[in-house]
Amino acid sequence: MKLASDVAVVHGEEELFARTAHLFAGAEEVICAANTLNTWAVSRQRRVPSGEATGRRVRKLYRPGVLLEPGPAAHLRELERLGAEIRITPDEINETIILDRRTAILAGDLSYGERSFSVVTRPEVVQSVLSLFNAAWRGGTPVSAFDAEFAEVRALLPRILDALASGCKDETAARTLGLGLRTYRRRVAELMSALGATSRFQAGARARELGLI
Amino acid sequence: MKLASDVAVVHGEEELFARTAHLFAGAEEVICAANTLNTWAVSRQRRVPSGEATGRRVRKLYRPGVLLEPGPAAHLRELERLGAEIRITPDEINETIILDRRTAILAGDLSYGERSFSVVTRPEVVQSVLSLFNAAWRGGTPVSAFDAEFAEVRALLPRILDALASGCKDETAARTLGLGLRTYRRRVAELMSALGATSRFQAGARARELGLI
DNA sequence: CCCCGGTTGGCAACTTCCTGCCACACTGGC
DNA sequence: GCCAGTGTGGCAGGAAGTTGCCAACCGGGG
Repeated sequence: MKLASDVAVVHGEEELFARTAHLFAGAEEVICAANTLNTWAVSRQRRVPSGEATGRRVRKLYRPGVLLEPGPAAHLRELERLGAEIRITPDEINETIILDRRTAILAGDLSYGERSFSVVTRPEVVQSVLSLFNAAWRGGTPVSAFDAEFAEVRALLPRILDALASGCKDETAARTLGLGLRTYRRRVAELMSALGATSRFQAGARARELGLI
Repeated sequence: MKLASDVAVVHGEEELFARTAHLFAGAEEVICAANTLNTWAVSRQRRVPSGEATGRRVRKLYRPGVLLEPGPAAHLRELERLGAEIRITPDEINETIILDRRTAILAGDLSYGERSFSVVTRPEVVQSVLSLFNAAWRGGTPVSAFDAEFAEVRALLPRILDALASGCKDETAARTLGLGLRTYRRRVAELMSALGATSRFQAGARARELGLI
């Protein structure tokens, strides 16, 4: 990776971390968008324990899915306690980091088993990415509000998931759970929204992916 | 576990193996029904390498799902080469082993993280289980035939799975894959049948479970 | 008591999905 | 060429799922 270039590509999180650690360490504004907490394992492991509360502004935007697992949800609350702003968006987002409005790190496809990252310093591009992020950010919900809203949903979730995973039809599932058909389907819709899924197949895959089944 | 009893319950595969290894070793007829190859890891690991070809009759009945992964599919072919009869059934089957028509081992629920097994020696019960197995067996398809049938389906599978997992609707997916809507749905139906799923949510979960996505 | 916000569940219109049926095209054997 | 078998895709009817709407129900304040 040449730092002199406007756009550089690195392969794998290791290399990304090796090349950009100093940027993370010195950054006064950190912006991060991701679908899961796993994606930016690099940044997560090393930065959080150290001084998060040094006055710098940290904004993170996630998909609702992260709140469905206890671990990540707790992690997010911890981050928030340390001063980070965390929001949730139902829209699909490409994984992105923006540092000090000067450097953008964009996750690319998986190639040869490793994810590639584009490190962009060209101002116009960074500005463009930043504006897109801000748009998504405005559309997001603060995690605290979102979390509260989902607290009770999570209580019913396991049973809904069981019903869905058993492959029975809504009619049966609703009766089994002692719910009206309409209400059951409302729950399923909420669940799918939480999983960011647009079809039941996708929802099933996501649920399994998150270990909810 | 008391061997004097007609029905005994053991917890976990370890205990099951410890208590029934001698039965497996001496059995002249082994019948096995399972949904996945993982369930009877016990019997799989120890018995296969040794003398499978000692003239005893081995019949195994699986769900179509096992053929979707290269590893298990190869394992089944190896078993067949050693003289075992293997069939595939689309029906849901409770995991069952029958040894010499005298002992039935029935898998139960998961409790405390371990699966429980009922070891039954009561003749009437074993006979009943055996008859049920035979019915299912007759309805099954020899794995060789089934395997051939699925060879080409497997070629299209990844793309179908991608389409499904992306959450787009059938119309879009079919066009993307260059298929007619009807054909695409046929493929999805075949896939769901292969996964033993009755709803798309379930199919998604299974697919993810098998690592196909 | 009434009013209010919130939840529920039935109804209905709509979309998506599922499947049987059939025509069509292709292929290999006669 | 003919024929049987196979795969494809359109069509139609039905099943399942999705969503908005609304009446009914509940548990606080006023």
